[in-house]
Amino acid sequence: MGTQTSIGAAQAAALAGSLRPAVLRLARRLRQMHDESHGLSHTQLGVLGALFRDSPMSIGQLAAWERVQPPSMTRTVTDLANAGLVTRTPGTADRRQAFVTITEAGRTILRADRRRRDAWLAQRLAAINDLDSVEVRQVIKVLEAINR
Amino acid sequence: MGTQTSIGAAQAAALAGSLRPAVLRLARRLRQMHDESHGLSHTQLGVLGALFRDSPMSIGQLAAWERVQPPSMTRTVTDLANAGLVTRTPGTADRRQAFVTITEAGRTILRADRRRRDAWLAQRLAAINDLDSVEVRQVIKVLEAINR
DNA sequence: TATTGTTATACTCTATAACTATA
DNA sequence: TATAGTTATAGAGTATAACAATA
Repeated sequence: MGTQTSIGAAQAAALAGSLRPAVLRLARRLRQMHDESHGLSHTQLGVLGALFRDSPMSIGQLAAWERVQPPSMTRTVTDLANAGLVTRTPGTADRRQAFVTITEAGRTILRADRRRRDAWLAQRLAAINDLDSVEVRQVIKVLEAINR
Repeated sequence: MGTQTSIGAAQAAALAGSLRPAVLRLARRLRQMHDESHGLSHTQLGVLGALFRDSPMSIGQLAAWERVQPPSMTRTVTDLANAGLVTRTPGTADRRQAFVTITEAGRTILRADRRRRDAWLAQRLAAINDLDSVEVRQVIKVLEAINR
């Protein structure tokens, strides 16, 4: 698997033109699969996801991660806190900072939402003929390499 | 390339859990690469892209493609028309319909935006060691199969 | 003074409801 | 009556500007 050289610049440009719309379209579908029942926006889910991986995080860290401005993150976190999905605690060393931690209720909701989106994608994967798991792993490997 | 059977449900579920975040993260990066200078929103670019592939399209067709409601598409098209990037012409057979066509100015702007985003992705692709073009084509093939 | 976060306010994008004009 | 699109209006979500608390 790919023991040769890297691909050339011209080839890369041509392939990018095909890869980009395929990724964007699939992402749009995945976004739309998000569970309406819990009433969480995409950004709120993104923040929960970040906190699931790494809690606590400050408002500023979360804003940088989601690429929104601090006032927007203040509001997002306030909404999540009102819903009981995160808690806000002032920093000890630097008391200007506000650290946000995901609650068990937040973890539960996030897991459910992920399960739902995974189910849709899994059903798609299983429905494709002439596709083996080695190929899918290959796809994941390439996408993760691009993301780095 | 995938001459065996389809993958099983359990395998598909496990793979989906890895594939989903990889796709969403890459899509976020690609979205943020969009050129701010022309002042077009993501939906406006999506409409231009659809019309680039297939002009003319009716308001209803465009709304279904972008998965927004017709009133939203009316406004998006109005903005694009005011910017001179599309033209709106009434249908001949059914005069209720409004058909939208991309202009040459629209094509020019879209090409520039795509070039910019492709350049970023192409640079990423070219930078990955031990990756050949066959593998990237494989990735595109799988993503397009999922999208269908 | 600089930084972290918040409050106040406005703008963009999208949605629903009601309407116009065709069919 | 039904359909394609529009207009009117409201609701998210985000941004900038000004401010408070802390460093």
